[in-house]
Amino acid sequence: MVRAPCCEKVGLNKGQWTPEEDEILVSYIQNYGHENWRALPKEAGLLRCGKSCRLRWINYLRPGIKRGNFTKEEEDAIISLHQMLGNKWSAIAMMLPGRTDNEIKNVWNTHLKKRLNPNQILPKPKRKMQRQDNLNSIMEFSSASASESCSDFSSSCTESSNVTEGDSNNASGNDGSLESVHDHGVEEIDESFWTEILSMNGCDSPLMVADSPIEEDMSFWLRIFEAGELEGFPKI
DNA sequence: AACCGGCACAACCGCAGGGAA
DNA sequence: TTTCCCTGCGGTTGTGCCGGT
Repeated sequence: MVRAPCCEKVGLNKGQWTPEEDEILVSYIQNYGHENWRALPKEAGLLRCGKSCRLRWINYLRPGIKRGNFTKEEEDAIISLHQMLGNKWSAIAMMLPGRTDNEIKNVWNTHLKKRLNPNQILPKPKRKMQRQDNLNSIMEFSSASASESCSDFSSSCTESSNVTEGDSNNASGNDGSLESVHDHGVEEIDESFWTEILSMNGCDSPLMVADSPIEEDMSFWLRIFEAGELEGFPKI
């Protein structure tokens, strides 16, 4: 099957995005959403490929993106998740709110990989691996965790995976309104997610939902990993 | 000061999955 | 069922920065 090119390559800008381009993209998405990435740059007046716009938005301009250095907890979580999932950066990113798959991939390739012995690095997964497998891995992982002490928490994480997946669908699907992305951006989704978890668990200690649930998230995963509580997964 | 190599990060490329026609 | 289109993902590349010489 011959695939159509993703866009008209001729005359399109490549390379670094300028602040002006960023502003145009953000402004357009705020007003009209991103129902159709392919059509977006033309309608917004950007000389960019739709894929480029999508990548720029997801990895850099989207609300809720955490910039800056990774914390030790985040790095440890990436290592642990990578041991389970391999190079499933999107799946790993699901577990690290505010971090993008590209960012995680970069961090891994630049320095986290070096922390491990070469024989610990998983072989590259087959590209044929279906995307659903990512979710299944997380689902299974969450289910396994659910049998342990933090069952409600983990099952909520399963929901989180679904929510995230659903969110990505929303990005190209539903009403095209930016509201779900912008007004209820990543941080806010996670916020409600964590709030829900707390209410479900009946936790008495406020988990700093507004500040950073991520550290607690990391701590949870680390506890699971370090305790070797996951059957079939190597203990750290 | 100039050069060089390594590093970090942003962005691109090509493929695969999923849905619509 | 097949074909086509769009989106998302993972691998790779390009580029700027920084430290060492």
